[in-house]
Amino acid sequence: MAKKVFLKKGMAGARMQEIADKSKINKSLIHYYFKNKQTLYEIVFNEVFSVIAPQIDIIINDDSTIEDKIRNFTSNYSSFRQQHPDLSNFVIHELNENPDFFQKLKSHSKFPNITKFKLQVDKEIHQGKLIPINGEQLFINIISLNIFPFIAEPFIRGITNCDQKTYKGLLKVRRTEVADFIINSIKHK
Amino acid sequence: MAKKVFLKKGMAGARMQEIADKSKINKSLIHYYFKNKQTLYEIVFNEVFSVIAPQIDIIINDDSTIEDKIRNFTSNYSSFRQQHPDLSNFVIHELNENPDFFQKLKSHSKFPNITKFKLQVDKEIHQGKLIPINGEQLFINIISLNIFPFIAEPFIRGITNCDQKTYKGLLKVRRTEVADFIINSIKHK
DNA sequence: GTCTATAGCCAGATAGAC
DNA sequence: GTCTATCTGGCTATAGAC
Repeated sequence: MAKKVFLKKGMAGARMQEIADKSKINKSLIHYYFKNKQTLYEIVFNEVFSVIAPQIDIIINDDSTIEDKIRNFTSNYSSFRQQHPDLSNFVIHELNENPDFFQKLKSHSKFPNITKFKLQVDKEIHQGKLIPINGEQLFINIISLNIFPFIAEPFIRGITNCDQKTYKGLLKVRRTEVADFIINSIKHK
Repeated sequence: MAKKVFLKKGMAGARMQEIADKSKINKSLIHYYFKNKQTLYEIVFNEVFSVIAPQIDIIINDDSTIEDKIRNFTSNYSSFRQQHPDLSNFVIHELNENPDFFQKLKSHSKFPNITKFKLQVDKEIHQGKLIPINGEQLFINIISLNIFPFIAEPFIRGITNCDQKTYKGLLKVRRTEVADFIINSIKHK
């Protein structure tokens, strides 16, 4: 249950007492098993990253076309998000607090690598399937359009003056429309 | 200087002592002037929001075409971001911690309202300038593509394996390319 | 291994002299 | 208004009995 607490509150906001309570064990036992809060936190972070990494990998390392990768990622991320609502917020926020943290993850077995994706983009441009676009930029566009509406939900809901239910409706529509939006932009006219 | 500290550390991480030191006044004087941390925080939050709001307003309430609004917002936000690097991260993160906070801001004089933007989108669709698209969705796309690459910089840099300098280069290119990307998607073929 | 009690620290807030 | 000193509470971490 440490995971649950860290996801919700982050490193700074998480309380060892709350982790103990939710886990129904004594607080000092956590220290007995994990030495200290930092160690426990890093274990949780790694575990969380192991769940995120394969999601990014979908867009990178299967054999489908770029167009299908975009459609798959858009719909997959949306379902993934329903099952793990706090996950991306946690990773993005904690990495901002601790930017060098990614160094420790580089050795992670499932660490995503976008080289293959970039090569495929170049290839499909050469084949005339796509208009010229930089692979990294396309990658950034894809994750921006998919992730931001979730991690900035209160912000966007405030500005668009949406109640929770209406916003859920908007997000549902995006499950297909975001992919269309991207593909529309990178296909030849 | 309270603003500086809150922007960098957030409500949870900010220390009254640090605010006092940076402001070169005694810690107890802060309490004398502002009663407590929460009050000071809310003042800062309002002030920060007053700086953000006009940025969003550009995209909504001037007389230019949708296409120009997209180009203006993309280049404006990028410059704005250079001057206030912590601002959006702060607002988005703090609103996530405290989602009902936006209620208090609704009465804010500069609170953005996207009604006019939506009407204009509908009008330009009717005039055949744009393909059919929902105004809210377009708005979400615009801010996602512009804001996310900044607030998730450590995350994206990790995955794309970019050093800081290379990433700055990618962001610079986006100053024009993001607008092209969006417009390309919503124009008739 | 599991618990209770508490050390030790740090932060926000206040009392009270000047 | 401005300061020093201190209270109060909350948190991580550990000592030590069982």
